[in-house]
Amino acid sequence: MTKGQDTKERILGEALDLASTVGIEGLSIGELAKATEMSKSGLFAHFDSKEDLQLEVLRSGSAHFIETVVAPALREPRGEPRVRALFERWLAWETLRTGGCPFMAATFELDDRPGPVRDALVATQQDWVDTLITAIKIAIDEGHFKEDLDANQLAFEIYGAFMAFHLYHRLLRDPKAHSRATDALEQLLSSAR
Amino acid sequence: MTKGQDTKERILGEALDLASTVGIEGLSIGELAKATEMSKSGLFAHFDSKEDLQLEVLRSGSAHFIETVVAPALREPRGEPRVRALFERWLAWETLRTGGCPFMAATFELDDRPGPVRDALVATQQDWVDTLITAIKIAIDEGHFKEDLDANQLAFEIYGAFMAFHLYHRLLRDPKAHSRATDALEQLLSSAR
DNA sequence: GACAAAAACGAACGGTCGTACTATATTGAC
DNA sequence: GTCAATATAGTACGACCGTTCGTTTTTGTC
Repeated sequence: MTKGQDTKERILGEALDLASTVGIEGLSIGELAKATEMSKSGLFAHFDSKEDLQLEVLRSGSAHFIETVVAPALREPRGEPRVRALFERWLAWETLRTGGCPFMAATFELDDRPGPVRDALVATQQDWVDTLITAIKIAIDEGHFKEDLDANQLAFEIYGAFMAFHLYHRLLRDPKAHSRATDALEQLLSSAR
Repeated sequence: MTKGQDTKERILGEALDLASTVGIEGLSIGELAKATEMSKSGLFAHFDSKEDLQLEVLRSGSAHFIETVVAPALREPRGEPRVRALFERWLAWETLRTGGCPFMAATFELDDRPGPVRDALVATQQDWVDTLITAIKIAIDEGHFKEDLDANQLAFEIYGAFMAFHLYHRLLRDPKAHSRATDALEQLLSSAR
């Protein structure tokens, strides 16, 4: 790990945190330079363009997500426990960063702005949905969920529970947000059985 | 209705549309002036500041929401039909504007930025949640939903279904988004009965 | 049609944006 | 310790930001 790679990673870490509050579009080179205590030009030398920076932020954020949410959950037993673990770690991930899940922020920023950054985000989100679907299908195979369950539909509903959690927690500052989210999951799981 | 009020309303209409794609923070006076084919200064004369503009956008958006979603649904019969109508019109509202529901975009932009604009948004969203809760409680009174139903929890889950719809529709461009959302609602309603 | 009020415009301000270029520090291999 | 490579800083650029101000056009009333 050279010095350059090291600072670049430090930059991306800070960028991810910043992007979680001001968004990936609102993220500016100047502000990021202040946050990392670097000169604007010194920081910019690590990237080809702002778009490149955004793509790298998504990439590194995605790697971090897999590391802290997906990988540990995949170590849980196959079936319902794993689905539950995915959801719980997802919620924890949400409260990890200053401004919540950076992908949520990016989703609503980029949904109507075509380009490579949006494409990268779509790929990331689709991967995550696929991860959920796979875990659900395994739970069906294991006999934890009923045979005729629509895995895609359940993934949709689980995603909904998470997003409602984001709204209640981040915007409305509802202290019951977390329990509402877990209750919602339990409800979904019990009708999946 | 004087000329000034008239153009101001035109501006706000255009602003709401623009904000639905670039966000309420990303909304710039210059771009809005281009969209309305006015001069920057001529347009700005209608507002005290950008923050004032943002507040007015929220206010006018909220009025429009009540007009096209809430009011017609309240004309539906009390109970489950009204809950259903609220959700359906909410979905329709989402697909009405170029960039989807402007409040969703604003929610994820402002959730971590304190200030009057955030406060106004919170009030709007809370009002809407309360509207949902009230409709659900009426459905309980009417005997459509079970006596011990947690109305707040159901509102949370309905909100989740809507937000997942936004994600699948706007970002993932999933053609099944709408049917998944209505399926999710049906599931929720049937376990509420 | 005159005239005051209201509305829209044009130009300019200080700042910040993303980006280019050149120069100075800092690093790591010999 | 030397020296090239790497990494950071400095400065400047045109563009756009939100905002101000003075001027011009349009409006409605008498």
